Amino acid sequence: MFDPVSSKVSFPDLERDILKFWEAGDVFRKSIEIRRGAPEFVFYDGPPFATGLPHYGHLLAGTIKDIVPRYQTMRGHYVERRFGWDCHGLPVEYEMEQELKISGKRDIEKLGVDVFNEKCRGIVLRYTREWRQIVTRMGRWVDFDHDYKTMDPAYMESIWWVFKSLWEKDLIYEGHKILPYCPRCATPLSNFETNQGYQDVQDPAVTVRFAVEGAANTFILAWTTTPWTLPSNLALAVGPTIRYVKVRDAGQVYILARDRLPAYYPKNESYELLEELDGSALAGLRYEPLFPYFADLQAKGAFRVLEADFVSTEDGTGVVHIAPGFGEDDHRLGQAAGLPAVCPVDDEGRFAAPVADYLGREVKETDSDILRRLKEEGKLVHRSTIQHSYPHCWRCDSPLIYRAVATWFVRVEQLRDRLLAANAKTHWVPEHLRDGRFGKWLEGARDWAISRNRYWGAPLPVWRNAQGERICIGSVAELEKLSGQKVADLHKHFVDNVEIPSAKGGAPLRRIPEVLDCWFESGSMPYAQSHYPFENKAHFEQHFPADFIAEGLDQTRGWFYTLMVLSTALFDKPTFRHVIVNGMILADDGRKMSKRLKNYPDPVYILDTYGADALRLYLIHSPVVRAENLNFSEEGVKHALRHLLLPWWNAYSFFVTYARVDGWRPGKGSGFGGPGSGNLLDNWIHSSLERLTQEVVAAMDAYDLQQAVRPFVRFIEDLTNWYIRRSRRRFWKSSDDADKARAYATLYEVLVRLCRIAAPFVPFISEAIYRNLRTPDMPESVHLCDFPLGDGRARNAALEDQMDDVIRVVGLGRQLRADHNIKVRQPLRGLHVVCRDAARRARIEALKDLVADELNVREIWFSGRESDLATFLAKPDFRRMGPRLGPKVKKAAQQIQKLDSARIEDLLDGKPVSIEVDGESVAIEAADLVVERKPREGLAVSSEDGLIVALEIDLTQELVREGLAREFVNRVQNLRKAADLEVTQRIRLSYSGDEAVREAVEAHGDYIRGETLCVECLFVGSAGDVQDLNGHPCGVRIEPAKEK
RNA sequence: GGGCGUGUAGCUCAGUUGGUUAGAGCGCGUCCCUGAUAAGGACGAGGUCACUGGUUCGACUCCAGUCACGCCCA
Repeated sequence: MFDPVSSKVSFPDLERDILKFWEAGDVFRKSIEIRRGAPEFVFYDGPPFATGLPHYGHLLAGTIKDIVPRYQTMRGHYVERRFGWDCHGLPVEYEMEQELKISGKRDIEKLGVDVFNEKCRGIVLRYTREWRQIVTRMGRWVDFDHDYKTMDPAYMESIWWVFKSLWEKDLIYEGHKILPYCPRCATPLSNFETNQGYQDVQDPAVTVRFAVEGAANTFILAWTTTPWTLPSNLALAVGPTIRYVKVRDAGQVYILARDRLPAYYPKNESYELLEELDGSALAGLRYEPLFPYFADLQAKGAFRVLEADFVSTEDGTGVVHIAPGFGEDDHRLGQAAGLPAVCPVDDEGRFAAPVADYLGREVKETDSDILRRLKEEGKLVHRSTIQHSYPHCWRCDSPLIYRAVATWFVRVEQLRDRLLAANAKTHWVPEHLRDGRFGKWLEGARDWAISRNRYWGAPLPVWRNAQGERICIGSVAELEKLSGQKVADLHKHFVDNVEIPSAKGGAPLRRIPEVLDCWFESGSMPYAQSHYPFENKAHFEQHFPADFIAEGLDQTRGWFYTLMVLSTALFDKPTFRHVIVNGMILADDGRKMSKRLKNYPDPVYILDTYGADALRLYLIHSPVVRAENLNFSEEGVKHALRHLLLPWWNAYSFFVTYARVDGWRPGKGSGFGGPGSGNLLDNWIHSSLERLTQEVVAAMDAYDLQQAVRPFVRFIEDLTNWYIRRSRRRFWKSSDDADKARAYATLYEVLVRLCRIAAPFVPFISEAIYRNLRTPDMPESVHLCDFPLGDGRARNAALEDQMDDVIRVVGLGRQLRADHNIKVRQPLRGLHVVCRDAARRARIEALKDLVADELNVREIWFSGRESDLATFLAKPDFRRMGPRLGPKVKKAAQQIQKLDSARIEDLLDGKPVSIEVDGESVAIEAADLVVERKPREGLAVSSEDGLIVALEIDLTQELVREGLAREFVNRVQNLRKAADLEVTQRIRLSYSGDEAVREAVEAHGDYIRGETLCVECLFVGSAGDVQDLNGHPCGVRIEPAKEK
């Protein structure tokens, strides 16, 4: 016997019970174990930082990462799911700095890198318990006990292996990168930090002149806001398509962009225009160095005019001063021109050799001295100040400088074609990302800067000495062997103390100070989580690449990219075959979710109020699983609950209620009957379930979660608002035991199978229902079942069409009742159903009783004579006639619309009709037209899609009396419900009313007693509150009867 | 400035290979139904399918451009 089920259920409570069951029964582990030896489905989990608590984005990604593995498990695969943690990197260091109330490299080094790093180690995992709790509460099955952490020694050793593999393939080099740099903190800043510190400041804006070689008194004008970079000038840049002018002014010739003339000559008359030319014509001009420090670089091609596409004429002179050591564009241009990135500035932001005149002075402070000198030398043309937004250090407020910083790179540019080839083998949801955003990013990929001048991260395994000896280390054993020291931990504060004796008798080799970008670490996850290649070699080879990963759109330049770069560099393979990319979750108002603004509900509140299943369903049903944004709305969660989960639950509760009443239990003979056997409704819901199965499988196999969830809406609708609604009496007071058994068996099978289909999406409710419905020979959890693959033979499209027609007829009938203001409780004499297609008509007729019952009519008459009830209007079927008639289709349409009803009926009867178009005769047949039925005026007639329905709305005395009886039953049932009586409880009733009421009740006494389980029905003077029964007063009182 | 995406009812979103009356849910109004339902049904109001141009007999759909928003890059 099934456990009783309340229709009033608290899903959050239910979910907590299921969590306990999973935990106690170790069900997650079992779900994996039972698939051991089966083909594997490989999933990689991207590691989150655990420095904060999970937000909706994590919950969403977690849900996707749960649904697909659950589905694949049920499809018979062995699916390992290991959680991972991203432990290293700046976010952790910041948090630690704040906690220690220190700031910057010097403070850290003063404190001691060992102390600092160990403190970082201590806080990295501080929220993991909360993460585990909330991830588990969401219903996600993932292995936290065998998680991977990027700070584990084994993980870090694999990173070294990755690094050394790239090193050996000559994919690593040391170069320079222009970074925002804080002179006071003596550290480069990340983009993220830089963006925090923009301030409006005043800076000098100066125009200087560069003397062109070989042309007396001719100067190129260039403009800059950082005079201190002028000593390091190595080139000038012009835009190749920008127009430049040569003007004569007081005996000197100046070159600048035409569009900038008004800025320098506002009065327009004090110069003489000599020549106008494209920037490309200036390229190659040589000029004299402004300062002597790097004059010798002239031999290497310095001090020339170069073309560059980044030059604009928005400010300055349209000529850009190029100092390759101090600007990103400058650096790239310099590199292309073979110029060195000279950077005569030390770590503290002070001038260094060879800038002898300003040696040891902070660069920004020298601006005025430099300008004074330029003025004295006649090289300064114009001087003003500019107010602009300039980055400052978020810690110490000093203005940042951009300067070259020694950085290690991966040669991604060289890998580009191979990256694109690997990417071509992947499948993205949504598809456009593969060749769009991600593909374009790969096409434009630059070399990847992988080193950071920081502390808490995997150290770059490079040792070297001043004599130029360099060794890249790829394993702990290698380091121990070369150094002769034991190495217990690979963090900076351990390995920096390890020296490697020089093989050539030079100084001992020491490690370079940098640590790796944490993206390099997470990108190494496929190898490092298994400690490949030091362990698990075979295991790794079977688990690479992944079948599936899922992360947010922000990972396009993050994890997706670094995974792909490393797997391509190492193995020339993509890292994953399928990837689902989710969009951002925003607040209700379309703005970012903000803790400060509190513009979104706490996830815990949502889980406690509506449950995880409702949240999962809401998220997955939305376009956010296709990388589009979602404005999170509590209403949406509620909606998922009310329209999907509750109706489903109530269908189940209905079933259990009556199964308990009847003592029904699933036996050997349960399950669906064969196709075509038994009740049409049963066969129909079976077919609908097949359709659901097929659609879900197709969508899931395409990794389209939104499409996978959508068919449930339709199915739940079919099940509750048609199948159960129309089958109710079969459970309740069927006199046909075989039919009743059939109904139970069908609904049971539907509910059990629905659990299996829904299990990956809503794991809790499907488990709860399954647990109550299962028989002892079935697995203890729905998640240990196989996913139903469907049986194409059970699908019956003809039957689905048939039921569609029936539902349509009922809809038309209801519409007519509404139009004529006749409630459904009022029985009517009959309904005419007219359909020209005899076969279709017959199929509706097969369900005549159902229609009659639903519409409360005594009789239904079927006919094919449409013209009795309607006239015809026709339009061309453009899909057919368009291609045939081409430009003439419009005129034909006019002719066709003029066809009278009789001609159209001839066509429908198969008689050929032709029309004249431009003097040409065009033969048309019925299939060329779209025919509409227009109900004749004055009749209760309605029509849709070839079906015409007419209602007999005249009431006889007898019908009125029966209507009253039904109203009476309705009042009694309301009282039963209000009294919360068991459905099987018998009652005694007494009533009062006028003569019409009494006649009706007496005439239909048997019916009333049968419907209301009433054993005694007494007419009394007064009984309860007087209610209105179609205009007649009536009072009713009930009490439970003792006898059963 | 560049790349990618999005723009359909008050709100959230569907919309098949181009076919002439663009749909659903929520919300609103009217009516109905209810012994599974926290519900459900019918009808109604509400649309220049962002805009402009093009291709076509025919464009929400294809093409070009513009605008707005989002994300990423600069």
